[in-house]
Amino acid sequence: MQLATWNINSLAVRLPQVLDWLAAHPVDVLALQELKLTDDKFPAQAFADAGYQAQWFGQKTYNGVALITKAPMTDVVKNIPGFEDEQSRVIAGTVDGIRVIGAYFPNGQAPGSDKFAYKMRWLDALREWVRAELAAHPQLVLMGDYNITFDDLDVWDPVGLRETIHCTTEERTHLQSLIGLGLSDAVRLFPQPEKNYSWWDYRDLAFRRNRGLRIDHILVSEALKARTSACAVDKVPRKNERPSDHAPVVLTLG
DNA sequence: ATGCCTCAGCTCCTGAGA
Repeated sequence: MQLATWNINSLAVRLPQVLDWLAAHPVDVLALQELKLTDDKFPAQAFADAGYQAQWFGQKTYNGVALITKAPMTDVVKNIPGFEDEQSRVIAGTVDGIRVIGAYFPNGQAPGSDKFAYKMRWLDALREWVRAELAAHPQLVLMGDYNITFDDLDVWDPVGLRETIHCTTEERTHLQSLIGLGLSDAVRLFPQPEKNYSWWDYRDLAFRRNRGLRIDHILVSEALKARTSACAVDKVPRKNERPSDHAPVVLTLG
């Protein structure tokens, strides 16, 4: 069984690439972020034709998340229960006995900004909800665009980007508090290439120079960790003609 | 560099992303 996450930066633009990628990598679950479309524009039929079911939570222009699955999903939840939010950032469902949470974490723009404060509030709410979800569902995966690096290994220029957005101590403390719930960073369970990133700026030939960040993560519960056999970034789609700025991350079980 | 790309939209510029 395989699960993956991918920020596709507009599903309207990237749908052909997503379908191509699914054809080449028929994962059981694909979490998408940054759909950038309203619910009525979601291409459910295109996924159905490819043999996939979907649950989605869209929004005009910004954000928007979906879970694309081979098997049916139950107990679908959109956004963090009890956390008032205008933005569509979370979708969860149970599939093949696994509680899957797909999330598009807030960017935060800059430390000290209103958007950074929102990111911190959102992270607080997410942590408390995931704590409860873990208690109810031992087999759990939390995957998506976290917009946070774990440490300098996730940053192409750790000195130049010290304490900038995605790299601040405050954000990393929140990320570690998710780890503290009993989750593991699946990528780090296995040997990886040097400078292993999941996002590269569109500007300055950043991908060709491998000037990137690892901000897309798959966190697995203890029970799921025991079943995990591989986890890696797939950089190939970033080489497409009109790529997303993010690459997919793929988790393999069994 | 308040820059550089890319995307959406009350579209020929702006806001946002990261």
